[in-house]
Formats: sequence, structure tokens, C-alpha cells
Amino acid sequence: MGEIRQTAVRNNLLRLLPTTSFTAIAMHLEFVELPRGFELSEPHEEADYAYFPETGIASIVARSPQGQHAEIGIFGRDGMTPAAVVLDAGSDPFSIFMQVQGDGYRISTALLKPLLDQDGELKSLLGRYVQALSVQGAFTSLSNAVHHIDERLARWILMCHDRTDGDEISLTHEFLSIMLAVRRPSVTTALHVLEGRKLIYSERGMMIVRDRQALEEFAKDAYGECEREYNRLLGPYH
Amino acid sequence: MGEIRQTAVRNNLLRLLPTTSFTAIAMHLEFVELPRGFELSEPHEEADYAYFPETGIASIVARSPQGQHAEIGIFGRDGMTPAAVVLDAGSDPFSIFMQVQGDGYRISTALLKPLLDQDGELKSLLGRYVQALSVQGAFTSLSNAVHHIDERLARWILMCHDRTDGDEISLTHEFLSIMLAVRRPSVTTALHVLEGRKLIYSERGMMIVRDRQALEEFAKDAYGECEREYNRLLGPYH
DNA sequence: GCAGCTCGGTACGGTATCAGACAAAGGGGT
DNA sequence: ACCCCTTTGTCTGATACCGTACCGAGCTGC
Repeated sequence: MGEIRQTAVRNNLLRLLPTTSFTAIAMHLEFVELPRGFELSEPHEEADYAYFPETGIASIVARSPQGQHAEIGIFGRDGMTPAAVVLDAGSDPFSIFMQVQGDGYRISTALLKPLLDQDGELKSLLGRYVQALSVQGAFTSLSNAVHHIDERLARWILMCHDRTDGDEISLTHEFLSIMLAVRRPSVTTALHVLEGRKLIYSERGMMIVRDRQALEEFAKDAYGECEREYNRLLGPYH
Repeated sequence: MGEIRQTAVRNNLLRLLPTTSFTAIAMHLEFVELPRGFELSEPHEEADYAYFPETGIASIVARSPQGQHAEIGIFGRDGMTPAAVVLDAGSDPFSIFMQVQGDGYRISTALLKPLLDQDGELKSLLGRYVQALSVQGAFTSLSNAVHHIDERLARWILMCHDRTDGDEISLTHEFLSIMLAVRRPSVTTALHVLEGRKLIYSERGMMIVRDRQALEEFAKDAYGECEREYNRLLGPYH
């Protein structure tokens, strides 16, 4: 605790805080490992901690009563959870968990809430992030409705790539199929398409981005809008 | 203006405000007609007014660069726009317009912003609404991904029915097809399915809900989650 | 080196939905 | 009454994706 230098922090929200706001929050931040599968918040339960990832990627997943599920957004060092704290909503109906292992800072929600009430800058910053997140959800919705699987896969890879350091993303097809709400074999064939165009390289349990530029062109209509919105609201994060 | 009695107001957010908050905002509220097609806010533009509908239904639509579009949510007397004011985000990338004609109150965003900063109750209430709205978007996303057209149509009709007074909803198939991001003839056949099961009655330019209970059962997995969340956050609105 | 698991590749038939086109029906204006 | 425009109904062929099943390939442990 205690000694966190803001310039050494990688989480974009923490970086963007004014110095005074940062020092106020920093004394309560605790560094934690975030292993794959770690639950940052459970559906309909009030979270004990807010998390600001430094590395790794978290998934936000909605589930229907009958157990259908779809990913509605992801975040890494660009974001935080839970949005419900910022909106004074208590809980939200989503599963939020680490999909790519990493680490980050946490603060008890009991401590974060009063800080939010006192500090307009903090509130505004996190408010803008919540907007960016909900815009991401909206464009996921659009993509689910109108884009083909391979484009949606490309979009998804790009979004992960934005939030990781190297060009390597390690995930199984099974997992990807859940994220995209499609069959597992559909992921396999969609990956083959991308691989055939030399946009990515893929092998058991992981893939490597080979040509990011071309990947963006392939995803074209599916990628970009919510990234532009994030940029407008909170600047670049990588 | 001046003389708006809170008990006579139908907009649920205005109704839920504590009396002091309501009187503070009420003196700036202006009653306006909201004809079909009226733009409550345009993409990437800062809105001049915030709207609190009393009747009618508004659509929130996301557009991709290449002009694909999909509805991500709707609201009527249960909500307001723009969410961006609440989140200190300036604008948002959506088209928001009246899809069923109605009326409501508006207030200049320049006046609403300072009220939000001063009044914690107002801020909390609208924050909770923003959460409800973004949850609605999330479940739209899920529905787009996993549910069949007729279920999505049923969901959509139910959501409209929640926000209107009678059992009658007047919209063309063309319009519906845009909302659901499907072909126009697909709407026609999906409506036939619902009509065949005697859940609705449909004729040129309008439809009538005949058996709401059965409609909910038909939509089953697609309907209910975000309504429960709204209820938890803001109570019933009809 | 073999057993046993997870993960990935592939195949087959089925179907929901699409793209596009066209015709019939309703409704309003002159 | 008529014309015209909007809205709805229907058809044909194509295709993206599904459900299911099965097998091979790659890791891990002993």
C-alpha cells in the first residue's frame, strides 16, 4: 500500500486522475493478482471491491434465464468495475471475470463510494468511462445483429489486442465460442479464414496477431466506433 | 411554466424525485409535443435539451460506419435522454428519436447540469436510470445473438406495450424491421406466427396485443431480465 | 512409452434467415 | 371515381450458421 507512484501506474483511469484525486484514492489501493477465471463481480450481488486492472482482460457476460449467454463487453487497463458503484445502483446482473490473467489494484467499494461523492473529478472521470463501456455494449449489440462471424471474431481479436502488450492472445476455441455466442466449430472455421488471409497465426490454445492493419480492414464496419468514443472521452490508453 | 404538480406527472423519473428536487427542476420544465420521428438527440452532437417523455416511445439506434443500424433500447415515460448529461460525457454516438408519437417535458441541458452537480438525490436517481438503460442494451445484445426473430419480435412488442396506455401499437413492418435489424418480409412472417397463436392482432400500420400473458410466455427467455432490473432500481412504472 | 484428457479439425443434414423481386391490398387526394 | 403511393403478402434460390457426432492431434502424468 501507501507508496504507489501515479506515473508508474498503467491503468488509464488511475493515470488520468488529477494528482490530488489520485493521492486520495491511492492510499486505499491494494495490488492484487487476477488469475484467469477470477470473478470480479457476480450477478445481482453487491461487489466488495472495485478493480482497476493493470494487465489482463476481463469479460462482461449477460445470461438469460434459460442459461443462454453472450459477452457484452471487455476491459483491461482501460477500465474498471463495477459500473454499478459509479451509478449508485448497488449491483448489476452480469458475470464479470478475468478471461486473460493479469493483475491490478482494488479498493473496497465502501471506501470508494464516499470518495465519489466528495470528488467531482473522480466522479466525472468514472462517469465518462461508464459511458464508454455502455457504448461498447451498444456496438456489440449492433455487431451481433448484423455482422458475420468472421468479422465479429476479427473485431473481438482487435479489442483484445488493444488491451494486451504483445501480439499473443491465449484462449481456446471453446472459450471464444462462448464470448461470441456461436458454435465452437464456427470459431474454428472463422479462425481459418483469418489465418488464410495471413491476418493471424493460430495454434492450440493461442493466437498471434500478424497484421493488425489488415485485420482492421477485414473487420472494417465492425471495429472502430466505440474505440473512437473511448478516445474522445478518455484519450488513448496504449 | 411554474405550475406543474408532481402528482399529475406521468414520467416515472420525475415522479420519483423527492419534493424539493422536483420543485427545483420543475420551474425549468417546459411541456412539449413529441411527434413521430422527432429527434431527441443526434449522434455526436451535444443536445440542447433533456427530455422526460410523458407518453410515446423513443428509440435509441446505433449506426455503423457503413450504415448498418440496430436498435439498442427504447424508453418512454420510464426514462429520459440524454444519458450523456448524467455521465458528464457531452454527447453520445446514437440517434434517439420518437418512434411512437407522444409528449413530455424538456429542460435545457445547461440548466440541468448544475442541478445534477448540486443535488445528490437527482444524480443518484438518474444514475440508476442510466444503469437500467445500459442493462437494457446488454440484453438486447444477448437477444440479437441468441434468439429467433419471432421471440425478439415478441420481446419488442412487450417492451412497447409496457410503455403505452392501450393495447394498440401503430408501426409499419418496415419500421419494425429496422428496429430488429432484420429484413422487412421476416417481420411479416414473424407477425403471422404471433397472430396465428392469437397473441396479437395485426393489420395495416398497427397491431393490438390480445394476450399479454401468452406473449410473455412465448418470448420467455428473451423478456424479463432488464425489466426486473429496472424494477429493482426504480420501481414499477405502469 | 502409454493412458487419458483437452483441444482442434471436419463432415452431414437441417433450417433460419437473407437478397431481391413482384404482385395484391389499403388509403388518401383530386 | 380514379390514380398513386404506401404497406403488406408471397415466392425463389442462395447461404450462413446450427446441432451433433466423430476422430485426430497435442499435452500431461506416470
